[in-house]
Amino acid sequence: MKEEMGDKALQLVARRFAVLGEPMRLRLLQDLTEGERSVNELAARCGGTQANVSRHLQTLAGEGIIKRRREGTQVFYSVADPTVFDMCSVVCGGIREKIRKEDDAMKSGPNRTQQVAPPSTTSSLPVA
Amino acid sequence: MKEEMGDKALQLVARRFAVLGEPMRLRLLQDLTEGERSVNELAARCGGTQANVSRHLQTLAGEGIIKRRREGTQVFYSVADPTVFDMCSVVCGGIREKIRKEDDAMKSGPNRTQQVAPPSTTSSLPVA
DNA sequence: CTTGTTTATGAGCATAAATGCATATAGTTG
DNA sequence: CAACTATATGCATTTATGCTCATAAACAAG
Repeated sequence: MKEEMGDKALQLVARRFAVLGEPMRLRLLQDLTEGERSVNELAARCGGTQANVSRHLQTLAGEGIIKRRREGTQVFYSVADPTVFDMCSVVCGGIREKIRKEDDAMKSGPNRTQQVAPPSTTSSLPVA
Repeated sequence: MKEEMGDKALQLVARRFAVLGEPMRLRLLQDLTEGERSVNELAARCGGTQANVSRHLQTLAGEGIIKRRREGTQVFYSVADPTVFDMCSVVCGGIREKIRKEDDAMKSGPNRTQQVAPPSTTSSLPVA
């Protein structure tokens, strides 16, 4: 009984990770940190077709990560679960570690200059 | 130039999320919280074939999340990047939120007893 | 009611990922 | 070297995911 619960919880967690495991979805989330946006806005700013963006938004909304707000013919999406930012922070920390290690391992000697993009971007989602 | 960097970083982050977006891999990680284990041990404990488990372990190792240690004919894996636990903690928080909301929405009235599995399990990976 | 605009969705395709089976590889022991 | 154990990998199959195109559905305006 506890195992079944564990399996279900595991699937939920995996599902959430998987939903975040998509560049376009991360991009959308990144853009949504600046406030709510309509589907077309997001499509234009993130560089995707309207259909595709709509689908990704549905996926994110299905996980409760973002929420819909209808206004006339357009639908505005906004971040509903701010914990995603924490997750991205943690991930970025790990990523930096990984890259640092790879750097050390690969070219063990030559130019040890870090070229990993100093995290000096604006958004509170420290991805780009 | 900044966008390319951003895109690459985005892909890295997405990749990491995707790697964690697999029930079996989470299960393996969960088991690895108790210490290093051999492939067969993990296969037995997590309920998977040796081949499949080996592949998942490679995937995790490729991301630098776990590391290999050879000892004789067997290979022991162990957690290399403890930040995954932080991530899981955060995810679990979000998940609980999500479930709570779904609970509230679905049966808005009847028994409002929480049946989401009290998180009272042992592992420091608060999944099951 | 018709037209235009915005968003959602169904169908089909392409690709990636997971799984199982068999087998190769590495290492130990006799 | 042969036999045995443990792990990794190539191959085929199945399943899942993302993308595009066309179109439906919801809504506003004329």
